Amino acid sequence: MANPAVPFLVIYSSDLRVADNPALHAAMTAAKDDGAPVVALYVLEEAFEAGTRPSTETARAPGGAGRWWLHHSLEALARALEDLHVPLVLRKGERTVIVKEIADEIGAGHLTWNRQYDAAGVAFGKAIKQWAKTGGRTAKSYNGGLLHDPYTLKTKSGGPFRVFSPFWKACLAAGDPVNVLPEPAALVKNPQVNEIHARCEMISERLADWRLLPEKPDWAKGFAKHLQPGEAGAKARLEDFLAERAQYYADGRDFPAGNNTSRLSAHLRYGEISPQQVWTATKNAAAAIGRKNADKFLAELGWREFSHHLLYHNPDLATANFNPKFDDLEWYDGADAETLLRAWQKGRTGYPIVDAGMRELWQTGIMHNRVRMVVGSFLVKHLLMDWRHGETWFWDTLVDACPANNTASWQWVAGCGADAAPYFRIFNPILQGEKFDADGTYVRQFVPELAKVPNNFIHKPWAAAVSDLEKWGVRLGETYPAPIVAHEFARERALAAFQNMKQE
DNA sequence: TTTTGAGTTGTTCGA
DNA sequence: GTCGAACAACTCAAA
Repeated sequence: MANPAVPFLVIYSSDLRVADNPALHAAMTAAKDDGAPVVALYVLEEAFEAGTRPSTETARAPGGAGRWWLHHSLEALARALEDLHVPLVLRKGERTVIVKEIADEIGAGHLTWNRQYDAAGVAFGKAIKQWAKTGGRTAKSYNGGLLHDPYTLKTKSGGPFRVFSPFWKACLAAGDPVNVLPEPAALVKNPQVNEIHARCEMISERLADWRLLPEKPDWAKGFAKHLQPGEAGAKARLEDFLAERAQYYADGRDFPAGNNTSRLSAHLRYGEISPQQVWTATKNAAAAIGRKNADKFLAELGWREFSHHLLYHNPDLATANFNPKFDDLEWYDGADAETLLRAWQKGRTGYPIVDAGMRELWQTGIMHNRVRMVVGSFLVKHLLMDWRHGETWFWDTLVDACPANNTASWQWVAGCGADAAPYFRIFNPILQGEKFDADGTYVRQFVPELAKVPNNFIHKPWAAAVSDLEKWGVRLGETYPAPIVAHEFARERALAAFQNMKQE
């Protein structure tokens, strides 16, 4: 670097870690040579109501559950950076405006960040590079969030992929992603470093003042029991998964009571761990956990890549049908639509596996993958509700809600997404329950009012005799809802609606 | 260039 | 009980 002691500014976003962080690593390495200070900045964009925004080029503010996670993750990041003698400045506002302001304030000559692939992230990168050029600063972005930048993978004809298998094949053929970077060494404190540190104290907002945590009521009190936001939590989670559970992954991942999934989704969403770290650790463990399990798990990382690939090439993926034919689909619009949506959201549909999933989401901030498909299919097919209602609800309630995964997955389950389920693939919530929660363990955990119902009725309590239900402490319509829609009727209605759209 | 086969996660029906 | 077929349409990539 040409200018000694010119400060570096590292702009954080969904990459809240210090290890294997290319933007931080580059700044720390160069700064060390210069004896220069490094400042980290996180900008919270929430000028607009959670979940809404004026255009795709404005970052979507995190939902309620995401705000809880973000608070704890930022707290952990601030501590980790402190150990490196890097202050973390927190500011609210429009990201490009704040970055310029802080860069001016601390006299930063070099800006680094890890790329974001939503429309807002792309626009941000362009704007800051342009601005830096005219002001004589350097600005450099890195890939810190994906195995491969989404624009590096192309079909033979040069376009973006629309089918997973060839996409993943191309990904694997691209070879191992770049090496995992070590955690940077702490900066040496000198008067300039100390002075900038003190200045940052002044210009940073207080995390507590952002009020990211719920207050009254504190609906997140059940979250912390099983979730540990932050880099250390992510590392522990990955190690635990590879040591204890990955060996059962391929066969066990579909059973919601089984605890055989990695539960890394939120850590990946906030970038507390990089896909490179997960990739490398999994490869290294492949012999111990078995090829089949390793490949299956890596393919799930592949779906995360694929979602980002889709989002990059379709910036309005959160709002527009990937398959435009669905624009003509007539979603249910009856007078009770609002009531039915509420019943789904609160886990009161009368279908135990659906209700268990929606209550798991509400109580814990996550939901098992298999059950996400079941509840998603139920909303879109059984209730014939626009997938965007589901996407919005998940955005607000899931701690791992991600602009790429959440939208791509909802489109997939609705049938309008890439490589999507065919329209006639309608999950039967009774069958899914019987198949993947045969002994009802999962249902009983989250729908305790059915705890005494025996296995043969746990996924269809309405089929049992009223007198038997009475013995098990269940009165349908009182202690537990009767089904809000009959499966057979709903299935036929969905087939008709989707078929109808097809012909238009 | 054209053709062909395959493609994350399912359900139902009839033999 | 098990098993194969049918339930579309379209993209991608190999032949």
